[in-house]
Amino acid sequence: MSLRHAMLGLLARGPASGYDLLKLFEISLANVWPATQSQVYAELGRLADADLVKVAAEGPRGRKEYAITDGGVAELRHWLTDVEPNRVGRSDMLLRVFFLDSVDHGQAREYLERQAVVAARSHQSLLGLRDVVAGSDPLKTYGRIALEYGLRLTSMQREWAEWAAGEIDRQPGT
Amino acid sequence: MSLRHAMLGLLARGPASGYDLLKLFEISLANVWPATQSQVYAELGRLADADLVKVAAEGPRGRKEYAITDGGVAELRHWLTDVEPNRVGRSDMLLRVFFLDSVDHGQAREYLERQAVVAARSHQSLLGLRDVVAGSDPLKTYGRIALEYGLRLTSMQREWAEWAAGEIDRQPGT
DNA sequence: AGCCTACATTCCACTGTTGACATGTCGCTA
DNA sequence: TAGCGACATGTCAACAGTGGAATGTAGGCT
Repeated sequence: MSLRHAMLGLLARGPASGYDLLKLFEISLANVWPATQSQVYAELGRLADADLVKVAAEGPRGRKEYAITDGGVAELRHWLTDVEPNRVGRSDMLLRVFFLDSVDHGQAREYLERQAVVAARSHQSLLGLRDVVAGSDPLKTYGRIALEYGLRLTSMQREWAEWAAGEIDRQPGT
Repeated sequence: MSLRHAMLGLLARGPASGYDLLKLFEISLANVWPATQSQVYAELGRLADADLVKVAAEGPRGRKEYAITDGGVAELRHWLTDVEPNRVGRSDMLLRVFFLDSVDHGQAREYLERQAVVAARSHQSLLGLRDVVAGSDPLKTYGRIALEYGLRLTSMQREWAEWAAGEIDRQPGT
C-alpha cells in the first residue's frame, strides 16, 4: 500500500488539495507510481480518518486543502527507514521473453528489437526531461538521483535487448 | 491481465495440472510474475470456460490435467506479437528515493547503501542460479536471455545505489 | 447571455491480487 | 493404525487499481 506513502511524501512538502496531488502525480510521479483521481480522493479520506492528514483550509470552489499531521510525518519516516522485503515487481516484458519460443525466430527477434527501440526512446525522453529541469528549476538531489536511475535503466535495457536479438541469431535451433 | 498469458505460455510446453502450474510459477516465474494458488485455479476455470484450455486427462487424486487448445495457442501468439503500450511499472524503491529528503542525510545514505547490498545479493543469487542450470539441464535460449536481464539489472542497481550514496555526500545542504 | 475550460469532488462497477480457510487423497513410516 | 507430509482442488473476504460518469463552481471569451 504505497499510494498512501506517496501521498504523505507529497504532503510533507506542503499542504495541497486532492486536485493538486493529482497534478503532482501526473507531473512528477507518473513513471514511478501512477495514481488515478478515484484513488487519490479515496485515499485522502482514509488518510484523514487515520489522522495522518487533516483539512487545513477550505478554498473557493469546494477546494479542501490537506496538511500532513505529526502522525503522518511519523508514518512517512517509518516507511522510509523501515527495511521491508521489497516485493518482486511483475514484468510484462520479461514474461513475454520467457515464452518467445512459442513464436518463430523472426517474430522473437522482432520483439526484442522493438524492445530496444522502446528503451532507446524512453532514454531519449528522460534525457530531454533532464535538460528541461536543468535549465529551469534545478532538480532536488533526490530527483536527480531518481532520474539517473531511469537513465541507467533504459540504457541497460537497450543494450540488453540488442544483445539478446543478436544472441538468438547465434543460437542453433528454431 | 497477463496471468492468463503466463499460464497459456506454460501450458504451451505441455499439459499440466493446476498444481503443476503452481510449482512452475514458484520455480521459474517467481521473479517475473508471481501467482498464488487461488489465482491459478480460478484462472484455469476461466481459461477453460473461454475454451483456451481443456481438461485433457484426470489423474489419481482428483488431479485434472489441462492442455492448451488451438484457440489458446492463437491467443498466446497474439499476445506475444501484438505491440501493446507497456504500462509503467511501479517502483517502491524509487518512490522512497523521491521522498528521501524527509529524513536526514544519514538515514538517506543508509537507505541507498542498503539498496546496494540488496542488489548485490540478488546478483549473487542469480549467478548461483545460472551455475546450477548450466551444470545440469542447460537453460533454453530465452531462459538464458531473461536471466541475463536479471544479472544486468542487479548489477546496474548496485552501481547506481553506490553512486547515489556518494552523490548525496557531495551535495551541499542536509 | 451562453459557452468553454480549468478547477474540484464524489461515487460506482469491474478486474486483479493476496491470504486464509476448507476439503480430500495417497503413500510412507513410527 | 494413526499421523504426517506431499499432492490436489476449491472458495471467500478484503484490498488495490482502473476507468468512467455525475456534479458543481468560477473565470474568461464571443
